[in-house]
Amino acid sequence: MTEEHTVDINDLIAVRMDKRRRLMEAGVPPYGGRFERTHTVGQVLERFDELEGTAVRVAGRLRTIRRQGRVTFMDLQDGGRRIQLFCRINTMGEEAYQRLEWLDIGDIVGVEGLVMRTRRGEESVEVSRWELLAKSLRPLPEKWHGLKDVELRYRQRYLDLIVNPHVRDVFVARSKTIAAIRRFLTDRDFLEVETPVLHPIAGGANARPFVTYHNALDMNLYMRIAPELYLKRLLVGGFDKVFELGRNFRNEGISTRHNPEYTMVEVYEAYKDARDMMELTEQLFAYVAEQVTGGTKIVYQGHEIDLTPPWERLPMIEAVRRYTGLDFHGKTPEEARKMAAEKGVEVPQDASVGAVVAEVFDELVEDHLIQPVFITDYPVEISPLAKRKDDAPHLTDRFEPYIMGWEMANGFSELNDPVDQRERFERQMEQRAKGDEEAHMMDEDFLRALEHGMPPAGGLGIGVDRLVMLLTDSPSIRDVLLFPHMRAREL
RNA sequence: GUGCCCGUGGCGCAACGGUAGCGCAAAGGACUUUUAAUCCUUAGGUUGUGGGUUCGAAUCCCACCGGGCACACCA
Repeated sequence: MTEEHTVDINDLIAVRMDKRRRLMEAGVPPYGGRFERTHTVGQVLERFDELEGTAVRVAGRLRTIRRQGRVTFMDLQDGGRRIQLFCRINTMGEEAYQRLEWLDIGDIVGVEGLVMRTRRGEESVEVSRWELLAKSLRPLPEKWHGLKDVELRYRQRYLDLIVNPHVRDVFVARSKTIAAIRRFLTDRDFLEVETPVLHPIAGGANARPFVTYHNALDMNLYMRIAPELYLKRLLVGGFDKVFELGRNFRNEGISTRHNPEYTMVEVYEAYKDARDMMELTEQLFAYVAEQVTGGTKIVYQGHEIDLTPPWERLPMIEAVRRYTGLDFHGKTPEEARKMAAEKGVEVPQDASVGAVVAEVFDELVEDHLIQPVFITDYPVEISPLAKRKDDAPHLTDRFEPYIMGWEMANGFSELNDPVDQRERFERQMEQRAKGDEEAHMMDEDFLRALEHGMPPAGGLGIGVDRLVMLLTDSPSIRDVLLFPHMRAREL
């Protein structure tokens, strides 16, 4: 910003600074302290009939001021609700009334007065006394059109929250979603645990990690890309039902569906398998949707989506056949690569059948999966932590539920054979050697844990942000993150 | 990272080659039941930054900064 640019806003601030000074001179502290409220604005509105005629003390931010000589109307906003303040000179006295002159839109005030209805029927508080709790020195965005500039909305989310009521609702829904997930799991006797966020080896997912450095230990640490390998160590340790709800960090591109840090819940249950986890998943989604939206049928961007269990189970190879007509059953890698090429899907020269199917699925099938469906039977090459299917060792007992074409979660029967796991890691290391920076790293410490014996278990990871997007009909992940990642910028 | 689009007073918008206008907010005034209050008056912008083309640039061109979307990347 140029200096000229700041002169104007400084003029507006100067006016308010002057009011602040005059308030102080008049003995009105511009930044009050404790204010004992009898009700929130929402409570007054909800219990208006019983409260009418009684005195209340409410507090909040002034959103509008309509001065009309010896009477002034203001709208007080608190908790997303608004009530009108009705100020009359002969109710509050000349001195207090005159001092209203120094109030501005945006100021936070506490008032005392009688609950009443104006002649036009507007629910109001007729103010007898008021105090200033915080003087606002900067102007609020426009009262009617709100704040539209997306960049400002993200960078100054507090303004967005003050002036755009729907935004507040989204974050309340987010909070309810997280609370519902936690309740669903703890009600089923899952133990909530916290595992390290700083990892010596970033494992549990295919992703590029953020690297940081520990001074005292003189070592690099990675921000976790998944808690998976630590949670499985807990299965070894005898915690049969655990979950962790928290942040993962991936050093990758940003999009409407990706933020560098995002919230995930991972769940593990011993002596279960992928089938059980699919049931748990659909039950959890239905429960959360019910808790947050009141039902299991929701509308996302004009699509009606029915989350009511059970959801269809569809092996990946069948999904590919259904949506592309390509049947990869019993094909050789050469044949498979040729089939993909004919559909315009590029695959590496040495791609296995499984890799080809996965690629075709990603390119041509995902977008069709609007209603909830579990895609199952993932190729072993792309599932290094999942158990093989007994009757088809090239496939794993893994699933991903798709909704709106997005991967909403990922789950599988956990691989608990340490010998097979070591071979899978070695395969991943080969991929790394070929330049795949997202391939898994060898984790000897994790293998040692497996060698002690991990009970068979089902595991599940859910992308919480995408779930919130779905439940709040938000088109971008930034709409459900209070402070989405932004490039640094000078004020 | 690539492509397309966007950046005008605090906020929401207009002007799209002729030298910047409106609404809200702000300041002064009138008004004791308004509610996008109303009415009168006033102030506020070298149009993201830096170059260029032109007699003349908010407008056209280039670069940079910031943002959005799509693609890529990515569970």
